[in-house]
Amino acid sequence: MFDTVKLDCRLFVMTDSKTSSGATSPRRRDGSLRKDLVEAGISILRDKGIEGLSLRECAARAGVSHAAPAYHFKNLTGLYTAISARGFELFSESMDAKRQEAGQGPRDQLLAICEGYLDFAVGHRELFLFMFSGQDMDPQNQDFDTVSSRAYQILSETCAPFVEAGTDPEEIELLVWSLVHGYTHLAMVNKKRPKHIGTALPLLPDLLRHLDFRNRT
Amino acid sequence: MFDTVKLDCRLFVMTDSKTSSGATSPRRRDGSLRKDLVEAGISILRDKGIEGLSLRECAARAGVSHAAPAYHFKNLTGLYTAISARGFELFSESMDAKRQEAGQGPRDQLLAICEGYLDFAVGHRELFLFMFSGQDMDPQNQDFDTVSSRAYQILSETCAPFVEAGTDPEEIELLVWSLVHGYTHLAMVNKKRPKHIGTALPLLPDLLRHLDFRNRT
DNA sequence: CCCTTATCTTGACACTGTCAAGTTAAGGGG
DNA sequence: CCCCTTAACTTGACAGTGTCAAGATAAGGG
Repeated sequence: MFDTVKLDCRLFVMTDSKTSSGATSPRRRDGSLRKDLVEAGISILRDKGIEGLSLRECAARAGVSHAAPAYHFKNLTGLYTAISARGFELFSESMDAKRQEAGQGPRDQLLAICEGYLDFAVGHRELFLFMFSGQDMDPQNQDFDTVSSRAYQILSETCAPFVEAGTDPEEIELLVWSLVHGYTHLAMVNKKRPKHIGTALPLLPDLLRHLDFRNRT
Repeated sequence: MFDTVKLDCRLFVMTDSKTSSGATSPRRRDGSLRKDLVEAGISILRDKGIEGLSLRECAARAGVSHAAPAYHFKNLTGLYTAISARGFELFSESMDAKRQEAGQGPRDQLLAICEGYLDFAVGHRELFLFMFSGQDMDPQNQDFDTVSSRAYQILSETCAPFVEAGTDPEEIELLVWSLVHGYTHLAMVNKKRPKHIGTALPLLPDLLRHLDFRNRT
């Protein structure tokens, strides 16, 4: 019943839109609509999940016509890539924030980025699942490569102290990444098992304690 | 251009359908259409990915009218749940097969189910991603609970020898599951990095060697 | 022979992505 | 001042989608 009112949405957005520039109805020649559309997409993910995410719904929330997003993103894949890229920015920020709060010991730093990893997923469940859904991304979008590399760089830096000299750092990186990603992803997928999650993430540090970084052949 | 021929698909299916019962055009009173629709869905996942999976496409491949699937699955969630359930059957079979080929030592058995885990994902990439996409499943479908519990049971049995007496087995289970799931999922998501995959899965055993199952407080 | 019931089919509606064509306004050149 | 180009959209159309209501069709029982 509420859905039939959706078309009026555009009127509301003009007045209560989060963009501070007042009336956003005229055409903008900064790229601000693009950013608004991405932000709209992220809020749709939060509200209605991946199923509800569409070019037209983003357009409606941003207060523009249904085909406006296609101008900025070309097609659905373009929108997905932009949303994912924004997600990786927030993802890196979450890990960075935890890392800077933590102590300087390598173990503290490692635990910190893992907590940042999990925190981001808990705070943006649908976005996290979307980022790691295996969706095809727009290979043209270089921004996406930049921000996802940034996330990997944080992991790589933090793992470096645990890499024995002369060995491939990727093994330790993949070890840590697999463990924290698997734990986080399973927690996000299994909504039914919130036992481990929300209650101050009790098990993740316990799991990390089982990792032996030595290179025993 | 080929898409416009799609409607004729029904005629072909009647003759070359994989069901052995010859002409499948009359109504069936065994539940065989349901199974055919699930199988069609799995083949769609393989051919066109999650994007291409739809009730109507399943119907077309099974040679029935567009609304036939709704009778068996109620709605899209019902179809998704049935497909996922079938996926978990194949998943368990893959782990079981590897487990029985392997040696009887706990370490061999553990490595075997991990290989089965990865093998299934590699062989059914889109289905694997779909099963762990966090999609809402039909809570009415008890079959889904049964088959997904079976998969967890295999993991649990294989981890049991590594659980120290008096400790919660779930910690070891989650440790192993997180590592193998994270490794596998990341490999499936990052199509760009097939370096670790396809070439006889070199790194997974290496990662498992870094696990220390002792309960060191 | 008729009635019930399971198993679909047909038709409709609102929603979706995508494309083609039109519109609007800002900024530059004359 | 006018006009032209161009960026940033809007409008309209089409095929595909999920879902629902209503109809059809046969097997099996009475």
